[in-house]
Amino acid sequence: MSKCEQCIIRQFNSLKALTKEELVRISACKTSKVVKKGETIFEEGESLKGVYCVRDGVCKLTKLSANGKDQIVRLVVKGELLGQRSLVGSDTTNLSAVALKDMEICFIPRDEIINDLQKSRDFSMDMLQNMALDLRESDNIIVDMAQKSVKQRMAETLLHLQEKFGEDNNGMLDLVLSREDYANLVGTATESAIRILSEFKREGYITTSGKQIKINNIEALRRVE
Amino acid sequence: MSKCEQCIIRQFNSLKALTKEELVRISACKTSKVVKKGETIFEEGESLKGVYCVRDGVCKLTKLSANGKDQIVRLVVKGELLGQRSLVGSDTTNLSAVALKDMEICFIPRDEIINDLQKSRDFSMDMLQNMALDLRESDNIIVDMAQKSVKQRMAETLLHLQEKFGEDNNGMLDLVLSREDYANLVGTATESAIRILSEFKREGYITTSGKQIKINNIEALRRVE
DNA sequence: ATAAAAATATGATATTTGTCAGCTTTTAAC
DNA sequence: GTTAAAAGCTGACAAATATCATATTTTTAT
Repeated sequence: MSKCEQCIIRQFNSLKALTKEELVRISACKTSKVVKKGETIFEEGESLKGVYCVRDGVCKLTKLSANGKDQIVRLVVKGELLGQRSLVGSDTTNLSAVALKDMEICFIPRDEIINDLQKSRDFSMDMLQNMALDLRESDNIIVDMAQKSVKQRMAETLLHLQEKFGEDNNGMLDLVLSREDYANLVGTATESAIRILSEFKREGYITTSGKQIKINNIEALRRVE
Repeated sequence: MSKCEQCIIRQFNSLKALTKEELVRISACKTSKVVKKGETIFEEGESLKGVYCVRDGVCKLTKLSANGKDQIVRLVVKGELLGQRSLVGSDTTNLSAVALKDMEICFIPRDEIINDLQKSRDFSMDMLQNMALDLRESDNIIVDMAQKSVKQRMAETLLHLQEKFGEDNNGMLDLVLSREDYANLVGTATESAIRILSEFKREGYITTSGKQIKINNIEALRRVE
């Protein structure tokens, strides 16, 4: 099993703030796991016993709403920590995590890392900064959800994904989502999501090939109202 | 000017984690201010130079959306800290703060408290916990905005305000908001907010007297779809 | 006290979005 | 490769919500 203190991934999250000694100790108690696309990492209501470090892949954090639809609240990508809040409070998690690509994740038990959080100033400051950013991001999403049209949200979602995941060799968005996932990200009915993507296609803003999407006209998407 | 170390308000926020010595020092550099209802404390895009401790009153945190409407993202009440994130990052604030009642607030300069944040484990842990709770709350709001009807959101808003602010002697909700503020909380047009409140009134769920609202039927509001 | 301004209220209508039904394409299983 | 299941797509319609117009009430300024 690979060693945390040699793992390059930690540079991308709060674990970078830990010393070599702390990492060695964590490395000894962590467990690695492969999660296949579509598999669930944890479920809303579970009490998390630690935090995951995402070595590879992407997952969605979703919450089931009263009408039976999942809303995707955030995407967690390679390099990021998953379930950070379990280190802070003792509440059960309010979100489910489901892999969108095959993933490789390391699980660090709460008990092993909680002391580092409390003792390492750098570590806790970094977590604080991440949470502040997440919070800012969430505020923005709330405003968008409340004030923008579904079409606008879809356009922004595409641009956002393009920025976060980039393109593959063929210029396709380097994250493949089902239409249902798009709907759950945007907060609309699946049919509406499909309709809007079809419209963007008709207008030439995007091209699709199966589930894959290529963005052709960023400016036009930015102008969508 | 009153002294932080004797101020009962600090019990309600992260400042409770500071020692008497730290509080004495902060007390020496803080400034108190009275803010009248409707006045702005800070504006979206400003760079905050510190954090406010709310001694009395309530304010709304809003963000202007592209269509020119303000969305209310959160309410900050007596006892809470305002602008916490300014302590963490160096970004400008993404929200505006406007008083909903006359307020009494204390301003603590960033430079004076930032060391405490980095040195006091209890203080930073408490901030971390608060942010984690805010984040959970924000996630819930995102889901509600995306998946629930305007009527449902209005019903929940009323229940939420009732819980957070309670009632006055006459059983009226102890926070007076304009119809526009209700609309901006719920994320809808002012006319729609008014219409729905009228409907709730017609159904007997609430009674109104000018801007004041009294909740008569909690169960019915919970059942709204 | 009065006039002007702002907030509240409501109807009519347009627009957006959701729902349901049915059809086609893609994917997965055997 | 064939078949069943799932996902994608589209049209028709219904429901929710926004917008515009206008009336009424309340608040504010003088």
